Amino acid sequence: MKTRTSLDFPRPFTLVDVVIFAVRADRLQVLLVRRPAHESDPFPGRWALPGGFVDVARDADLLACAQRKLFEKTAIDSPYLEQLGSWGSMRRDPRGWSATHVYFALIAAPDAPPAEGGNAAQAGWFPLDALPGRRALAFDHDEILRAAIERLQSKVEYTSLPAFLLPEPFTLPQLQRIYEIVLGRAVDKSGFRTRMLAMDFLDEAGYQSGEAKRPAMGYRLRDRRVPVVFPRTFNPRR
Amino acid sequence: MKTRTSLDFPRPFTLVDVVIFAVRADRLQVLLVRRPAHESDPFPGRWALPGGFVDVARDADLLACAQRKLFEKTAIDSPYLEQLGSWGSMRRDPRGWSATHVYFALIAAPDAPPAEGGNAAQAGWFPLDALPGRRALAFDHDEILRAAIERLQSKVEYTSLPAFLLPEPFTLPQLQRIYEIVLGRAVDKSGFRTRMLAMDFLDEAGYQSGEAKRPAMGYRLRDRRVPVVFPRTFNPRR
DNA sequence: GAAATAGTGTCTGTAAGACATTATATT
DNA sequence: AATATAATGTCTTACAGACACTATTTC
Repeated sequence: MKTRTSLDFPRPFTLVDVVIFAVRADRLQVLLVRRPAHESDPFPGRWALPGGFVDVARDADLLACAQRKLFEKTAIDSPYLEQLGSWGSMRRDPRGWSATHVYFALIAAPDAPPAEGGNAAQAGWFPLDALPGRRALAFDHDEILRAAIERLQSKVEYTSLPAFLLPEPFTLPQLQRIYEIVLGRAVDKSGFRTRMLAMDFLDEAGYQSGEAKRPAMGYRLRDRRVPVVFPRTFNPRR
Repeated sequence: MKTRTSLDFPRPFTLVDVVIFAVRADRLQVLLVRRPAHESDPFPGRWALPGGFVDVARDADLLACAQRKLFEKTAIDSPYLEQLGSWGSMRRDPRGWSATHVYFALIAAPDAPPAEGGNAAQAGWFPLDALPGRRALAFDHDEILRAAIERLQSKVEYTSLPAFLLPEPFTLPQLQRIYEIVLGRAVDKSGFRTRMLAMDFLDEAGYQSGEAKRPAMGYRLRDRRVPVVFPRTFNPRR
């Protein structure tokens, strides 16, 4: 390959998609949007991850683009957002070579359904155990969603990620419940508490009444930008 | 944002860059290439990560593109390759909005310097503790390289990644040495051996003579595609 | 005071870290 | 036989998991 002196060669499409997780009704759920129904669009009427083309005029960088798309769908402006990866090939989009940069968002569960106001597209929350069937999502979004779930579940084993799925302040019993939901198994209370408090990433925020009989201590994250990494995974039992 | 019916809008450049690590002369090193010297090119003469534009005609997908660029520089065709992340913004390249998909390669140390035959660009191995100074690399490659080093060092704490830095078959003392080089600290032999063998990802490949006084058992990776994840990090001491 | 949930204490098994010891090759 | 390195064994300590127990609230 010699140096390309000219920039006049075909460019792939550049997109950003966002996998948005929340725990609602005691289940881990993901936000999907419906593709427009026009037959001229690819995958008309199919469910897809929220996202779309990078707008070179509006988006300063990929993260800003992801934040914009997330805000358009959820009206949430400061979620936990991390890069999941990118998917690009000549075949994933019938319109041509395209590459999407995928982000991964954890938000505190909104009680209301997603705001369908601003954006015309229909949106909905789907529990992970009740997703639209196999190969049901548009593009390669099935594969991307699988990767996102895998990443989330594996990181939950050894990080404080689930804390981002709760509104602050939250109690340790609440946080433990989130861990159990995402991990899909019970977690020992004593060990859980010791572990969380030993990592020293929570600030006390006063007792929280009302939730249960006895009030529990509320906590806030000391640093909402980054999760804490534990030195061991949960239940190394194999 | 309404649905874009036309595809006639500006597209960012799409690139793939590869961070290639090897252990040479008992040090972790990274492969860099020199940018062309023409003043018309961005960052002329500066060191950069190997990579470049996706070729929509030749590259079926991002991984294939990364493999092609890696092969062009090292003539190695089956390294360990994983996605590191992507960097995209309107400002990282003076030629316009661009996004690069960055891969992360671990290869067994070539004794010879990188093949400069096929490709005209000058290439060189740089020990991580003797990199060209701060903000010396082209584009945002300083930042990308930092992220790659961070990822490597953190994964080494709890995965079998360093095994990809050795040619097969390798012995446990050799593997331990690689861990120590990448981690930058000593590792206890007994614990190391127990841990590696307990994870059951190595196949015996006969005793290896010549390396030292007493021959050591040689091993091959049972699965060269994926590293093994340990249930704990090394030295949880804090 | 009964019930429910928050929070703590105790015991045990496992495994890592430190370091001593044994084993097997080369010279 | 001396030496160097491979491989294993022993001891201690830390900590997760299991589970019992105590504490504090509401009704």
